[in-house]
Amino acid sequence: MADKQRRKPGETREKLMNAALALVGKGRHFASLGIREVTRQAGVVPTSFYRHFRNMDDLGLQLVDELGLVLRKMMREARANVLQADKLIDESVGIFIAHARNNRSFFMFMAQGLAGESRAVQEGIRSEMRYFASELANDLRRLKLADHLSDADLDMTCDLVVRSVAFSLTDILVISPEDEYQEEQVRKRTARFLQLIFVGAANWKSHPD
Amino acid sequence: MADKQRRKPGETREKLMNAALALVGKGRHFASLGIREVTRQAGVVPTSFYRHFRNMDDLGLQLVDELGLVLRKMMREARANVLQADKLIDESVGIFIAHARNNRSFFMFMAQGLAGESRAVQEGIRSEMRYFASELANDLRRLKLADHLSDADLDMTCDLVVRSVAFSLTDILVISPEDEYQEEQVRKRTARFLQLIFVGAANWKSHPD
DNA sequence: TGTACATCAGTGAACGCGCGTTCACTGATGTAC
DNA sequence: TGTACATCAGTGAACGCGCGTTCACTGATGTAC
Repeated sequence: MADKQRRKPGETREKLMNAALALVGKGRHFASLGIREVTRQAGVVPTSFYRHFRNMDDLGLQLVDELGLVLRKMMREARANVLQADKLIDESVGIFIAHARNNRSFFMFMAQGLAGESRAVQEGIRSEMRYFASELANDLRRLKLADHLSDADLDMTCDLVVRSVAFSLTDILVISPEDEYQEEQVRKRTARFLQLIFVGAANWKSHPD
Repeated sequence: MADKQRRKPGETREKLMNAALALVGKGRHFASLGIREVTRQAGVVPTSFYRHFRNMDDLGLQLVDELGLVLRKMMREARANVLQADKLIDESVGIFIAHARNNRSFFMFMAQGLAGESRAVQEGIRSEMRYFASELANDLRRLKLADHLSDADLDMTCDLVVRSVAFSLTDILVISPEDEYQEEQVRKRTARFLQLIFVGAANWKSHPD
């Protein structure tokens, strides 16, 4: 009955990270969260915080690591589901939107972190995006979808794709999670952005000068 | 000598807004700023704050309005300087980067606000971006550069352009203001993004189905 | 297998400090007649 | 033009509260022999 002692290793740590995410999900900005606020939300005594994190920035950094796992899971799912090249864009965008809905707080944290207070978190998220873009480039190469592009141009294209999708986050996250019509609008618009980019890539002449 | 009374109308208000911007420029996130902190930075007594703003959100909203002025000034300059269509992209990106450097704090505030805590600030910035995109569309129409595109497709293209440029903010703002080499890299990359988008637009078939 | 001890992850009390906000004030500026 | 008064934008003192952080503690778990 008395929950004084530890249950399993890492349980409180997880509770604290989830508490921070929950507050972000409620519309708070990560940079404005306090230690006492997070521990309160986690149902844990303030001093517990220091058993797991040095400060809020530290917690943020560890959230970035977990964000990486979410993104990789998403990428795996996309690879498993996108079988035909002609459905590639619509399917991928659909999977992205679905993940953004199911991990709303995580993606909010990501959107916030890109222009956040902690340089380290900022760098961490940018690095996740770079990784994502390079994996996308590998996939396109493997599927022989971009043979006429130089490596640098393919990388640039994928970078732009990832950025455009990431920017769509700010669209998704302002609409209410239940508003399926608006969500569909964002899905369509994002897909058209990517189509436009790929039309550009298809007609791009590498090393034109 | 005793600076007890008002100098000119709005002077303290301006000081407070500049103080908030200065703190943002130093790397702080707007959402984490406090009233006492801002007034301290402004060299003003805390109670003065309430003479001009109801709270920090209110100050944020008024900053968005000023941001709008900065953006419009930038647009005017771009229109005056971009005389040949073939230089349009490079010139415009150059002007944007120059403004981002000269108004670093403002653009940082903008980048932060897109995923910020205040819904109203968020909406304000999104609305500035929409306005910018629609003005860009008008310009392209006027210059007869996109006659084969439907209005909706041109709007979409301009939307993507504005988003891509806005995302570049996160690139500029992480590099140090003196690092001209890195800045040049961002400039080049942003220009290539736009070229890719315009190649896409040039080969886009409106209403393909 | 049992025992002794170190480590770990939780606890509550306490600290000093900075926060947002209120209040009553003051003197300069603007306005009516 | 002068006078009386309202308004405006500044001031300093004061409030109660929540903050981050420290400390000494406790009992469960892991480890050595």
